[in-house]
Amino acid sequence: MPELPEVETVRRTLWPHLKGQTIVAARVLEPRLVQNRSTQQVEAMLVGQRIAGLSRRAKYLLFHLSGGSGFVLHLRMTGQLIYFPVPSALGEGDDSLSTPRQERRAVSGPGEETPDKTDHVRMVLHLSRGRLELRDQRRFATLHWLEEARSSSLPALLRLGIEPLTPEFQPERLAEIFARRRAPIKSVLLNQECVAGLGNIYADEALFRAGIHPQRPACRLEPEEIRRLRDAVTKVLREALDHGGTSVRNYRNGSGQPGSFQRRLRVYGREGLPCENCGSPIRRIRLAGRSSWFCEGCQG
DNA sequence: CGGACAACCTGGTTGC
DNA sequence: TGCAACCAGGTTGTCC
Repeated sequence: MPELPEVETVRRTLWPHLKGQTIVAARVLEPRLVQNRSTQQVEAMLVGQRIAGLSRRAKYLLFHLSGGSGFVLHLRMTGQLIYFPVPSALGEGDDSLSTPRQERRAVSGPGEETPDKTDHVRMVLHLSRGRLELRDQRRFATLHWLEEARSSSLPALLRLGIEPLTPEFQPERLAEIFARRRAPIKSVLLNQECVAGLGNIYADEALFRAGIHPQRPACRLEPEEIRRLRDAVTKVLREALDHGGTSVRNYRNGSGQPGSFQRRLRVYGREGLPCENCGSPIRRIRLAGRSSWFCEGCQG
């Protein structure tokens, strides 16, 4: 699900709630979630710690704990991090006290109880004034424990490319990166070692706004096109952030609510619909193993 | 080195 | 209605 705007929205909606709270208990329910420790180790190391900070790098969320350690979460396709203001009773699965909008729909009848398996809860952090749940239908989400909560302590984070929405995100830097790549520009935008934080939605949307065909070899872009692309990426990410991200399917922010940028998508998922700019039908092709939508008229 | 592709999972949709 | 095939916001490992 989440690309940069969604992960950043999760961070922004969670932090006011989590700030300074202490982890009273921790339950890791999905063993595959934790990559570099045992679930029991992680549970034990979390207990008693205060949440001292929450930061983001690309699509990664970095939790800083009072002792100087921390952990990195990646939500992959269907991960959600949702805060519930009311703590659950510890020990057993009585999570029905505060019910987020999304699970109200799912539950039928008056006998609503028990967080059944449709909740896909993979980890619960019980906090002093509430609880934080990691839900993940497809079990792709990952957690890395960090002895020191710096982004340099995880190799995957060190390899990440340039971060959009920072001052270093300049056409000159992009030109250097693109010059070495003969691959289609869409593939390069999706490569996290080149530009970090874009995914399938915003890559397509940025290319449309820049008027660049997704299959153009990156190394053949003109300087003027690179400038347009930089501006388009910046603009579409900012705009999506303003609208709380894009909820095509599973995405929810830290309060369990969807974003609204899906209403402003111009090409993603719009095969056959007329381009809002020139009227020609939006086309879909397969590129780098992913669906890619674009307008032949505007992105010739 | 770069790039295509399968794999990791679950569940919703489509088409026969 | 049933069922198989295909699709989904991401990343990683393997093969060429």
